[in-house]
Amino acid sequence: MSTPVVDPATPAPGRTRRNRGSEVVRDALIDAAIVEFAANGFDGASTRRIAEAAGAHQSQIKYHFDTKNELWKRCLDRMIGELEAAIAAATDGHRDDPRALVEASIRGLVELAARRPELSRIMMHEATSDSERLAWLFETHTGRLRAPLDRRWGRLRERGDAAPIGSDVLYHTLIGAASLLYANAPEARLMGVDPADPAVFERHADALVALFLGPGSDDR
Amino acid sequence: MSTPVVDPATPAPGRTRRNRGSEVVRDALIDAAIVEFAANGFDGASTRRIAEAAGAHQSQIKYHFDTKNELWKRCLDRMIGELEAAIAAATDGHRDDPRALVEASIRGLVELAARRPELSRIMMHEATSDSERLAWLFETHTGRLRAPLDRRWGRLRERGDAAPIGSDVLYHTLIGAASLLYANAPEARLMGVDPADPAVFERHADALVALFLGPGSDDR
DNA sequence: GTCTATAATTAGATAGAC
DNA sequence: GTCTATCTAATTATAGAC
Repeated sequence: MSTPVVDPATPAPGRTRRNRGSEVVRDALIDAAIVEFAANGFDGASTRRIAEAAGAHQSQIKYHFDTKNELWKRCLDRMIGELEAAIAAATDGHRDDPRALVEASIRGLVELAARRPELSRIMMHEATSDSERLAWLFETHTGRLRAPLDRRWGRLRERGDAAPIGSDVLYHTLIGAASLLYANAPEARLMGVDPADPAVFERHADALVALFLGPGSDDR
Repeated sequence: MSTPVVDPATPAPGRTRRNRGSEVVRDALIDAAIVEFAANGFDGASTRRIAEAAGAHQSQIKYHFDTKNELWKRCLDRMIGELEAAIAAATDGHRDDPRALVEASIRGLVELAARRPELSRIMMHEATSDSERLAWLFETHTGRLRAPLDRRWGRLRERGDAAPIGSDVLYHTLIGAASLLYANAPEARLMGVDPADPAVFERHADALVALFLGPGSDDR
């Protein structure tokens, strides 16, 4: 065997960290960026702080994502994936019952809003003004996400089994009612409510189901 | 009379604008700042752009408000005043009927959210992370605003005349359902909904009243 | 793949002429 | 009260050593 010229496990002189592998660094940068973008918005976010929180150097963002914009997109890809997984998990096994399907979708939505408040925060930051990022978000993710909710809600209203809300305003009314409590958790805490408390989450989810779907068939 | 040394109506050489008076400049700066803060958040907002939009110079912000922070506070003072006026106008004459009072409050809230989407946008920007500005907002305005809604909602629930929502989560659930459509109007437009359409506003307000208060006594 | 050094912008704040 | 010019600090992006 030839003598290894470089041992990748040994930091070179002047280096403080050894290589961690591309996937690990990418993941750490996305994790840190999600928190930073959610707290400060796209403009307020600093790539230096993101890199620092991820234990990396600012220049590594250029290497792994090219620009701040692309890093932001990868953050959204990950979180939207989590949202779709949460809804899919909640609706699993309810394919035949439209009301149960919508109820499960609502509970999945609230569950993710509580677990990943960063998604709502970033969406609220971005959707307040027209931008290239908002257009990308709609074309890549939000447009697609809205469709199944629309269909299910339409079927439910035909049966007279849903609140009198047109499906055009349903999206923002439901998302707003479901996610503002968690997106604005720092404000809620000032008001004496702890959105991280599981009991608060339970009562909130129950309230939303009652609000949008009325008392369940079981209770009638 | 002595000869006037300076004629204030004549721009000095090299000046492009004459004096407009303190109040006019302050108002113009606040108007421009509200739009800029709402679109870009506090950090993303540029005092240079604000001044330019107001037809003033960046340095005049220092003169009239001292800092960017103080300018931001004056923006919120103005908008919260508008919100209180809208609710007061809507609830006027309903002091004796608790249900009508809450219904009017909801309609006043939606009316201002539609007319002044900047308020919701700025609140959503700020309430996503702890900051000195959020603390100021709570101490100066939002804490005070929440109290009467809490009281009225409690009375209504005792009578069994309201949706099953605890008053702790009511605030964010109602505000979210009422304002996200307007705060995120650019996104709604991409989805084919125009929140500026009066018909949309009417149906949305009716839906919220039905959602939170159930069918009115008239309809029973 | 990692890191240092730095270029190019832009920000808010400020001093002082008028 | 207005405006120009400038200061200091922070930003993203980039070039090149290792």
